[in-house]
Amino acid sequence: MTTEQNIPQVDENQIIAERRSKLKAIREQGVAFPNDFERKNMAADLHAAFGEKSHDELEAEQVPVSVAGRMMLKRVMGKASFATIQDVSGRIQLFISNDITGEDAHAVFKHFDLGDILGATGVLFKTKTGELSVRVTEVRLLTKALRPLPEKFHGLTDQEQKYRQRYIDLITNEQTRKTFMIRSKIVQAIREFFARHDYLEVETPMLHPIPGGASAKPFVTHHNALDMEMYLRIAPELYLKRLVVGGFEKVFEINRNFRNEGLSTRHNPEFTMIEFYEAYRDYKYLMDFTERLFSEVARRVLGTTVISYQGKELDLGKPFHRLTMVQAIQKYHPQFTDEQLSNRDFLINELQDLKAKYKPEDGVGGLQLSLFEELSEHLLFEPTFIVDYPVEVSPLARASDKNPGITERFELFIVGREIANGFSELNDSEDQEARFDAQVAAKEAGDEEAMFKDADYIRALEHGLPPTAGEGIGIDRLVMLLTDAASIRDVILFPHMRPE
RNA sequence: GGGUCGGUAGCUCAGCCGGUAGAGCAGCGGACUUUUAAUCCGUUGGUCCCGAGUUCGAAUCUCGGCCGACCCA
Repeated sequence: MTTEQNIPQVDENQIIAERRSKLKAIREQGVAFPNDFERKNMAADLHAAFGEKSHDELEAEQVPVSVAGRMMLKRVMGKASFATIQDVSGRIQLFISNDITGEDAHAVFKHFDLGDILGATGVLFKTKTGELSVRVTEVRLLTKALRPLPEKFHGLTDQEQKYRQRYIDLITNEQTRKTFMIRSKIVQAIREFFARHDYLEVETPMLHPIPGGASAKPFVTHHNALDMEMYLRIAPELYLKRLVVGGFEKVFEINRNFRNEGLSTRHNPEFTMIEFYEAYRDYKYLMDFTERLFSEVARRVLGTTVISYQGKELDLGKPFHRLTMVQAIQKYHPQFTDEQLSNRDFLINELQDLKAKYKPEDGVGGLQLSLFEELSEHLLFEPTFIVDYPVEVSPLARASDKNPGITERFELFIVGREIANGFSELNDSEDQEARFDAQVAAKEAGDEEAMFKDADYIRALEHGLPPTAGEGIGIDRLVMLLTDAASIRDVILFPHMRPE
C-alpha cells in the first residue's frame, strides 16, 4: 500500500500560479514564513474591552495593539485600505494608509491576497461608522495562502467539500466553528458532572481480541507480532464492568466505538460514546441520573434547557416520559390490545403487513421490539425512556425478578432517535454464561450481530460484580440535539467519506 | 439496496425544446484617503464529472458508470 492514492490530484490554475509567483518573490526577499511576530491581542477581547468607547476616548488613550489572523475581506481605495482579519475569537478591521505606513508599505499590502495570514501592529480607533479598528503602523505577511478562499459571501455550499475539506468550512463558516466549540463544551460539561459525582475516568482497550458489549459487526485488523486477528471495539462495556469487579465502583470512559455498518445521517462507522457504571445502583436510579445530566449539560452549554430541534421545541428540564415497550406501541396505535401484542402470530402478521424487518426466530419480546421500532420509535420526539426490554435482545442486562422474560433496561429516545441505553447489570455469572451460549448459538445460526462468548469476562463475574447499573450515551447524537444538527456528519470534524 | 435531486471557471450560480459557454465574486491592470459583500472602468481564466450512443453538430437528447445531498429500507 502506498499513500499516494490518498493525495488528490494537483489542480493548478491561474489564481494559484499567480500566488506562487508572489510567494517566489517573497522568498527572494528573505524569510517567507516568519515566526517572530508577537501577537498580543485577540479580536474578541478588543471588542469587549474597547468596543463601547467613543472615537474621542480612543484617540485620547492611544491603545497600542498587535493582532494576527487570516485576511477575509479587503477594500483598497487608492491611498488607504481596509482589511478584515479573523482569528479564533472573531474578526477585527485594519486601516492602512499612506499617511501612516508610507506609500511603499501600503503598496506591498495591496498585493496581499484574501486568505493570507497577516500580523499587524497599530493603535485602536473608531471609524466614521463606529467600527472598532486598528490604525496600522506595520502590517506583515506571516503565511502566504496559495489557494483562494471560496466566494466571500456565499462561502462553501457543497456538502461534500465541507466534509472533505473541513478546514475551509471552518475558515468560512461561523456556524461550523460554533458547532464544534459547543461540542467541546458539551464533553467538558459531562466530564465535570461525572467528576462531581466522584466517578473515575478510565481508558480501556480499543483493540479487542474478542469484540463484546454490543450487538454489531466489528472491524477486523491484524496484530503482526502476535499473528492474530484483533477487532476494533464495538463497545467498552465488558472492560468497564471488569473494573467494577476490581473495586472501582464508579467509572466512566468517553471514547470511540467502531461498528462496521452503513453510513447515514445518524451513523458514522466510528462514533463517540460515554459509558459509565456505578455499583449499588439500578436502572431506575440511572433514569433519574440521566435526566439530571441532560438538563445540566444543556443549561451549562446553552444556558437553557429549552431547545429547538429542526423547528420544534422541547424541554430537557422537565421529567422525561417513561413507557413500557407495549405502551409505546399503543401510544400511537391504541387499537392493539395487550393480548394481541403478546401473541406471537399476531405480531408476525402485523410485521409482515408493514413489510418490516424482523427475525422470524424471535420470541414475543423480539417481535415487540421490531414492531416498536417500526411504528413508534421515530415518533418519540420528547425525551422518553422505553423500559421492559426483552431478555432475548438484552444479553448483558439483569432480568426482572417479577417477570423473567424482561430485563431491567431502558433506552432513551429524543427527537425520534435512540440516544442512550442503560440497565441494571447482569452480575450472575452462570446466567451470563447461559446468555452467551444462546448468543453463540444465534451466531452459528447466521446472526452476524450476535455476541461472542468472552470467557475471561465470565471469570471476572465469578469473582463477584456488585449490583451495578450502567449506561451508554451517544455523544454525537447528543451534540446533534444541542446544536440543532440534521446530520451526524455536521458534528464530526472529519466524517467518513468514500475516498476521492 | 431503492427513489428523488444534483455535478458547468478557484467559489456561488445561469445556460439544458441541439448550433461550439455566460454572470457575480476571486485574480490581473487602472481610478479612488473612513470602507465594510466597498464602488467604477478594462481584462485573464473552462476535461461543461467520466465513457459510449444518436446527430452534419451534444453542456443540452439516450444509455452505462463515478461522486454527492436528501428521503426510504
